[in-house]
Amino acid sequence: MITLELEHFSLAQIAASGQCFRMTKNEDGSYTVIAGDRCLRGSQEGSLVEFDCPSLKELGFWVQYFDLEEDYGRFAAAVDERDAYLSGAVRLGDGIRILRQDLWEMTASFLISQNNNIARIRRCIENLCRSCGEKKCTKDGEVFYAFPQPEALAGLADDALMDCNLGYRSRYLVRSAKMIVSGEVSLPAIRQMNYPEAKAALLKLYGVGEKVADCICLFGLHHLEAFPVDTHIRQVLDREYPDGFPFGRYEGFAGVIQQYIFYKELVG
DNA sequence: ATACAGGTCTTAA
DNA sequence: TTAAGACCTGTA
Repeated sequence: MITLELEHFSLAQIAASGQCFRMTKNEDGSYTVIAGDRCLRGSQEGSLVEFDCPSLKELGFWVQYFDLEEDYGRFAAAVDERDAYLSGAVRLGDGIRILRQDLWEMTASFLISQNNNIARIRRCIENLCRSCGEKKCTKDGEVFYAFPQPEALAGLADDALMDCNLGYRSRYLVRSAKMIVSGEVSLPAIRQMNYPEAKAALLKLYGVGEKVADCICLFGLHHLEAFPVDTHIRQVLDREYPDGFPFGRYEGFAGVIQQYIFYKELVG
């Protein structure tokens, strides 16, 4: 067990912010997060955060995962005080972070997310992991399922994942997995690209459009300038910023601002 | 019953 | 290049 004192960090807000679909609240108020083939339990009282972490090396992974080296105060401080809507959003979601999640996991997860609601997205992903992921065990003996690698999906029939209730997204996921395994779309290469290059490369995947590509860039590649526009964000832009959103003011980290807005629309 | 979820693809003008 | 329609599923 390791205790850290952290500013601008909230497990509850991160869990509710809709970027990580495998983070759940436990009955005792703690949170369990599964990333790739790792599982962590964490709890929080104010700024004191406890991670149930077996080793320093393991802690290192979660430090980068939660982006703890970054000062999110600088993002909040950049917000225009006269912008009442955004100021409110930042106050409300002060503990949000852009997690550094796995590129393939984000690709698959946001393929599933399209035209879908968050509760069902979670179930779909859990079904997928149970069906195709490796069965794992924490040191405490808790069973969980790792996120399946693309190789585990590439050989399936287009409609095989309808059993996981993915619906028509089944073929998006299977075909994209094939393209990745074959090297037609190279994830290692995409990791080396800048934002516009990476987005263009991701758009070649079947089922990946503008919005999903931006989510993958933001959450799977940590390109903070990516600004995914979904139905909620679209409504906010039309309602609160009829004369245009001040992207120039938030150049380089508009995606962080997007998360504050998304969170406000979700919980507020 | 109908609309809506962190949209994208296909097809037709 | 843009615009309608179709699309799995579950909840309100």
